Amino acid sequence: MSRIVFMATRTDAPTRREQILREAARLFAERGFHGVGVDEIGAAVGISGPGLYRHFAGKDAMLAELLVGISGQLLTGGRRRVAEAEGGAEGLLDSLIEGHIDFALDDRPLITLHDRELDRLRDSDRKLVRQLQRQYVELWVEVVREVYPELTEPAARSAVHSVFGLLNSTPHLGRPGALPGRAGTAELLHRMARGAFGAAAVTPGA
Amino acid sequence: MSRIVFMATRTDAPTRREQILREAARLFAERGFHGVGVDEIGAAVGISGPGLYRHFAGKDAMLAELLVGISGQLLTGGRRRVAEAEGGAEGLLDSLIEGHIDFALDDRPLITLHDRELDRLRDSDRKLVRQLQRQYVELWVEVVREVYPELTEPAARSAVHSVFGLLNSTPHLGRPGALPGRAGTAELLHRMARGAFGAAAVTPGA
DNA sequence: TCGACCAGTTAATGAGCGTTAACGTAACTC
DNA sequence: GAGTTACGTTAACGCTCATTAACTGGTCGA
Repeated sequence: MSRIVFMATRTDAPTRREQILREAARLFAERGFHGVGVDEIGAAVGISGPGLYRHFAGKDAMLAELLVGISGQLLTGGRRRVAEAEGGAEGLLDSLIEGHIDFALDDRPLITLHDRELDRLRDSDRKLVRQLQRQYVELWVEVVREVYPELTEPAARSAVHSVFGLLNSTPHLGRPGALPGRAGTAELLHRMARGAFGAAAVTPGA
Repeated sequence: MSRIVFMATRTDAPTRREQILREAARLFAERGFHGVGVDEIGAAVGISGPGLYRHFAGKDAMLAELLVGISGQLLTGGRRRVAEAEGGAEGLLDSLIEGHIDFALDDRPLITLHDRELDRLRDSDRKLVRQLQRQYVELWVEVVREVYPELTEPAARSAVHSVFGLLNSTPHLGRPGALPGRAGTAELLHRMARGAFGAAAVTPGA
């Protein structure tokens, strides 16, 4: 199910650091970075506030590691799919969409954080995250333009951002368990994303 | 250009309250509710922190008025379009999309606040905002299902939420002035929204 | 068994910040 | 022209909260 930052699916128990990151992500997503106290994060993993400082330099460091981890994970996953692509660009685009949807559905709190708390980072961290995000976008833009050559580059970039907005809407979709279920939701999102790209490509420059 | 909360386009000068609300919206959107101090909001309108308390009961009250105003404005606009609809459901859906895009493009800070700071509200205010949001969604769902009868109600609701995610992606689109310009962006978003709905309607239940 | 280190604890510190108090001043009313 | 209201100001208060200090118990290699 839910992958932890920085690693793929595993079976061994999560480390304390990972526990903390997971709970912090959940709490930050629920009430915002400033809305959550360190005592609360500590309590969520069974230790008390200052105990966290054995594992992280500070509250900021947790957020930074989360956001850098998310961006890196998205980019890495995207690159892997590009490298492993077998069919043409069509299949690759579907693969990218599928990967992004999996992420959006399995790690909703991280998706929420991703575009909500970026400004709370130190300059250097924020720059790094933005750079990773940019690379991820550019990766998509290339594939999208291969599938839809009519699209100008700015239009393709806008379209990609908008489709991200569409796919990242999962936190607003009724809590998990609601119809039409995970598989159905994934498929619906996938079709909508393709439909949006296809419509964007009709009459390119406007 | 940018409409102020609670009123349509006007020519007379904005009141102090309105100045404050506009600047507060911008600042909240930039750095988050907790990330902005009252002194900063005051400075943005040329008075100093505590001076704000002549106009608002507190910082919370500003956020509440903003969020209630946004939701109300969206709902009111949507209802007006429904009431004024002349052609069939097709044209009405286009009208709704157009209205939402105008809002998303002209009041980006408000769009950002709208789904970012809802949890910072008092219970009663949050309930009110959610109720307004729900009514707005339901209004869309009805129209969408009229245009695409193949869609089940849950699917239509998910689709509407996702399209909102798409349309509300404007804050992520390069700062205003970037290609393809406001008109082009609006048209691109419109086409993508229709494309997404159309694709959602193919193979309904999955 | 003896350090050394890891992972906690509680108590103290200190900054930031929303809010209130106390006070000043123009403008407008009666 | 005295009183009231609208709109500010600066100074002080008090709370929240991240961070640090000081201290403690367990584990483990030599």
